[in-house]
Amino acid sequence: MSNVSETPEVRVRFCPSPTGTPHVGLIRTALFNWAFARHVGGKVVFRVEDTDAARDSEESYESLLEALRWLGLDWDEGPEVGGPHEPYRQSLRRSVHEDIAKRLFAADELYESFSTNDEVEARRRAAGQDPKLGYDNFDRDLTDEQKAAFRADGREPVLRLRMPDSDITWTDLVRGEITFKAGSTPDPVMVRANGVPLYPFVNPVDDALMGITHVLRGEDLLPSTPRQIGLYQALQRIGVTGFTPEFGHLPTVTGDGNKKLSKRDPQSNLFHYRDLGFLPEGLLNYLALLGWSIAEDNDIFSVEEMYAAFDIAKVSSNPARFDLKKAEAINGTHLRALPVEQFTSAALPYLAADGVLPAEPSAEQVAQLAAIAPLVQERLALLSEASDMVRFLFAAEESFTPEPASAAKALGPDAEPVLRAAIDSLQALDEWTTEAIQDALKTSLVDGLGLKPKKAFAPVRVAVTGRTVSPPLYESMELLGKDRSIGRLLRALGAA
RNA sequence: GGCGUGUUCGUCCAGUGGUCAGGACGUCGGAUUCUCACUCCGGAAACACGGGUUCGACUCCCGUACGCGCUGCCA
Repeated sequence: MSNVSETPEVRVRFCPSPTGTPHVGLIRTALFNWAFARHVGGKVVFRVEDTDAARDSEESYESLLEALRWLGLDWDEGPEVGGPHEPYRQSLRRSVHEDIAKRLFAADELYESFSTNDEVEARRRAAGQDPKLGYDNFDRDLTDEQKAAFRADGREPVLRLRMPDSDITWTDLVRGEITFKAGSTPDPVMVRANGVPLYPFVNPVDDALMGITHVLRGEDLLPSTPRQIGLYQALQRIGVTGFTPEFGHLPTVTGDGNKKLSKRDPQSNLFHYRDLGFLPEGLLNYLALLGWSIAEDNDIFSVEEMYAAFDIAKVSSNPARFDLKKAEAINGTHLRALPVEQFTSAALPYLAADGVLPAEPSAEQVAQLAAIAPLVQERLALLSEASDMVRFLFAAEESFTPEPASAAKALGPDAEPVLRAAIDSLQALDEWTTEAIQDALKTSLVDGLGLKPKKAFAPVRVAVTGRTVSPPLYESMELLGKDRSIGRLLRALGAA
């Protein structure tokens, strides 16, 4: 304990492998790592574990970067920003790994193992044991003669880690003390016979080399921690690192069942939520709630507030189910809290994607959008819902048709006198304002025809906006303009 | 099978020996209202089970049940 005075800076890492699209569980892990580091002013290392040639892809790598950028989760070292431990793409670190493996082998921390799976299984059975117990450490003390005999047979050895013969215990940052009994983890393969180092080797080695102090990862990795610690101890003995990091195992994010949200499940795709119209801050807020809470009586917070308050020790150890409804509600409150200009520009790409507006709207369209934005902002939970709300405003008159379901509800034969009266009173207006429209409609329909407001306005609403659900009617009509509004009423009348 | 881990309203999170067990989403009812939404008010809704320890357990211990994860020369 001579070095106690030096308090190493906190360094966490986010080390996904680029297979498929970014998973919300993965992002939750990234978020917690990020918040943990930011809370204490530590560093975030982003390392890409692209050593599975069969499954990794460049597109997937790009989408990982895109996902983190979209969410605003930044990193201090890694792709595109560099850092003192380059390279940060694991596939480029092969020679480093081979060198460490060589040193570990020279120190007898790694040993040559020739056993085939069949042989291991046969020995387990012969001993009356369950073959599922795995490797039996048979090759630990092979003599040179035995090894030579295997080689003479044409067999090439894998390299296995000599696991410690003692219990392995650590204090998990989220779960407390965890112990695995000595002998419960068979000596794991670290390097293939063909010389390719494997994930269980390369991941801890890179963590050690990069000075990672805290490993926060999914609960599914918990059973692999003993071999990780075993490797770390060996690495310390040969002087590659001076310490073993702290571990914290985050609860699983589950889907509708209580099983881990599958990579295949569309619900697990981060971009699915962006497409639905989640705001980065809304999604992040919800993700933060999966295993953590900022306070007993508050669920709504910004990323800044999150990392300011984040405490890994307060993370729950229960699996958390992804609840879309709650996520939407959280997003809705972030959406409503946005300054209207920001809401408008956030909604624009969705409107363009739905063909409601061109990608480059005209000045007039921009003005119209700005005018209606405050009316729709408070009735959305997701940006993708904006299209149906405002489509009527931007639709060309020739192509405008009320939605069939809404028309069936409100534009039946009963609607005829209502529409007629509405048209008459509106045509008489010389001033086209919300107030004037409201007065005209109220006097002609409610007072004049003696209808209940609900009955009176439904046909007008559907005729003008095309839907039974719309932004406020009078304001909508004012924005639409007198000619277009009355034109739509006339056409509805013709169809009624 | 073995090892590990988990178990508070339908869901997520609080609660760390004495609370009418709290909040949020959802749900139900109501108010407001031109629809929807927002907002507001109110209701229903949980400590897996069994033993201990204790004057007293949701809280501590043990066991059972059930869930989940891992058990690869994938990552």
